[in-house]
Amino acid sequence: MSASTHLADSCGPGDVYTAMCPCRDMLDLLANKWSALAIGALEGGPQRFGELRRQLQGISPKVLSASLKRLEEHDLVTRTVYAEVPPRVEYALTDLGRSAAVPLAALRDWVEDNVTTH
Amino acid sequence: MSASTHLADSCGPGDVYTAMCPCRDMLDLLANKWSALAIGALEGGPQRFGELRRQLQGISPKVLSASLKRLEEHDLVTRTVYAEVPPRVEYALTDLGRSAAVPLAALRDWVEDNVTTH
DNA sequence: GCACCTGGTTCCCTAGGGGTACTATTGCGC
DNA sequence: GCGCAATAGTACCCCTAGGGAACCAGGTGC
Repeated sequence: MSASTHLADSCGPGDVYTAMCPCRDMLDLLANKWSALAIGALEGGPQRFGELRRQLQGISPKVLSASLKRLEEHDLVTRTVYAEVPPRVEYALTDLGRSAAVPLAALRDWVEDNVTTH
Repeated sequence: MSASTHLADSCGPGDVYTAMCPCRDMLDLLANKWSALAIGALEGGPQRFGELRRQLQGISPKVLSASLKRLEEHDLVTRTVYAEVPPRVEYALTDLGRSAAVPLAALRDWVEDNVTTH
């Protein structure tokens, strides 16, 4: 069924196992350490760049910037710049992002529950 | 594991947001395109190397081999070699792997549900 | 003038991803 | 006996993504 699928109309019902299905890109984006953590950090409300950087311990500003840019391009987060004196930029989840946050939270929870060394 | 046991104390009950928590490694492993697909492919039962390679469209043998090795090291899959004439190697989920497959399936399903509409 | 805050960007280096070609083994058709 | 096909990788290469440190703009308080 999948092998005979026409590729023109984006693999029909969406199949992450099909190489050129656009949902493969989305999986690649979400199935990523920093994306999963960033989206989780934004679940509690909008956050500034520096706040995210402190929360996502160990991330470098370059990688955080790139991750947020990619999330923004896929309409999972919004970026709002406030023209204030110390520059202020807030990142927030979109509706799509809030929806994606659910399975990602389940994944983070599973990890935390199954690695506790006690 | 034993060497990192004392680290668990520094992040208490397991916190993926803490950089040196061992669960960060597990998140890095699971929050990965190929891991998520491979574990999903194994949910239906043991699979041979070639079967996985065909299911995970677009993966190269090298990357599949490395991914499976990493999953095996983390006790998520087992690797069984049968001394047969055309070599046969079967990969299967462990109990831990089957447990991890649940949130990963939720993630894949979310992706397939939210990218179809174009 | 000077340090300081913020939200990045730039440079450099390395590790891993990714593709292709190649291997060992042995049964099978010829 | 000879070559070929099938399997499960590995060896070799390139190239990008990830990671660290330094740096920048530009306004503000001291």
